[in-house]
Amino acid sequence: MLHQQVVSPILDLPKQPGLPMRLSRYFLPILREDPKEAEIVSHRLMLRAGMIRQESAGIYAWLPMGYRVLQKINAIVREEQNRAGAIELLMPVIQSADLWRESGRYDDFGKEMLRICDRHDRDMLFGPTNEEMITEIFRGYVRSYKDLPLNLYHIQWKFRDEVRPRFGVMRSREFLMKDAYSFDLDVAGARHSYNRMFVAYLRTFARMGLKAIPIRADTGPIGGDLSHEFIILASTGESEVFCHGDYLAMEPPAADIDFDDPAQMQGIFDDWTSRYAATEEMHDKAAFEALPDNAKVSARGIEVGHIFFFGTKYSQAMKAVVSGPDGKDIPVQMGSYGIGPSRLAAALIEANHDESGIIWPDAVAPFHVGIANLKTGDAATDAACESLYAKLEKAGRDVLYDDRDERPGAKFARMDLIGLPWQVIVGPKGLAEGKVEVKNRRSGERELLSPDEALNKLSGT
RNA sequence: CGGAGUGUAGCGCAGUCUGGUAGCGCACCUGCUUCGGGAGCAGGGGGUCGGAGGUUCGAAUCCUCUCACUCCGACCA
Repeated sequence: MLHQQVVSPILDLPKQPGLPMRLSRYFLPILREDPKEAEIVSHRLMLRAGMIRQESAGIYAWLPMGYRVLQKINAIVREEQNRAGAIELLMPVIQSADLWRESGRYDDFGKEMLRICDRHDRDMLFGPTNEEMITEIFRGYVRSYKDLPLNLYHIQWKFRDEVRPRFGVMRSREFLMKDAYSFDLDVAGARHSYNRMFVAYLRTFARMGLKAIPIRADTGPIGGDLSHEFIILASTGESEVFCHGDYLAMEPPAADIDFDDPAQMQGIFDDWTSRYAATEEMHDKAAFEALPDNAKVSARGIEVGHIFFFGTKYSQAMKAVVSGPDGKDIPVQMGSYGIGPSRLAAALIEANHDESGIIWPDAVAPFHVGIANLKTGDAATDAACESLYAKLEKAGRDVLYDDRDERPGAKFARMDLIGLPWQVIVGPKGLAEGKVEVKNRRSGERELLSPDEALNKLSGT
């Protein structure tokens, strides 16, 4: 029996040694017809491509294909958080009501908070966010200004009892969130922490192939003074966005920037916030109209990240203080920074699809390459596929091998639907001439190459 | 939370008005023929019709209650 390593979305996706990912032995329950309840394209495609299954209103199981995407997203989020100096931990899903009474949010949150009672009649809740808990952890250990700055994050399931969940995992009740929390001695330090996360977010979304536009936002129930939403443009987005066209051409900050350099971070922040960008609620028609005509972009957008600086809102209420250089207690300056990986999975599809299905950007694709064996059982095609599979895996590519005994048409349609970036089509006709066909899912371009050439092209150098 | 709907096989649906013992397409299983863009023929398996009560000789169908889900609006990572 093959023991697959159990991996939670909170952990890295390790390279799993084991049997090849043969479709005949995999679990990829695709749907041929559109499920009637799915209104938007990402929801439809996630159901059809066997990524998710609805278990209750706004609650989904992540099937293997969807789970892989989620893990790829998490890996990028995690890398960029770490790069920016944030430190990963893991807080529980279930929280005590007392913690929320301290901050005063137990009542504020209202019906959106799922409340439960344990056997001892203690009030508990399913965490919608973790400001209270992280503040409680912080104050339990940190006493001195010398231990600042500090930025802690986790990737954990959250629950918000939405009045009307919809659009699949785009607006679900249970959702995965990366939430980071920064602690600083003073406002200037906190501002730097905010900028670091701002820059990390620019890089995170860019790495997934998304154009994310930072938009100054309302602070809402989290509270505070400064806040930005990161919105990606997609025709099926929920909200209307107005912005300067420059944003579509801007390059994300490079990997080798110095996150510890306040001036550099502030410079990037200034650059990315100097142009007009607003959602419907904050839209300033006059300012937008003043832009040159060719710079006016109005489009639909999906919020995939939201960052807040809220000062001492929680540290004061919950007495998270450190001793300053003068020995006096100072409430710490805090910020929080959220990204929704589960929503991102859907947003990525909204931004990357066509009539045939999903078109995964390489960085988040569940598999990089799909090998379609057009004639299983034929010694030559079987051998060519096995060989390609082994070599691509060795080259570090994630490969899905379609070894099912089906007609070519069905295989093509399924490959297009699940949207792997590259398809290698191996059939007797091509092999007779020593060729396989390499197809790029996005461009539709096909090339006849020898297996070695195909291997070279797809090895990712 | 207001409004509108829908629950019949894994998925998509018909049957409900007008009660008579459940059907179609896809999927699945078997066989043969096929095989480079979702094959054809033949055969086969699978449903206590969301649940509970009631009316009736008889209920998927009529009545009452209930549960779940979806859509539109207000609200939101």
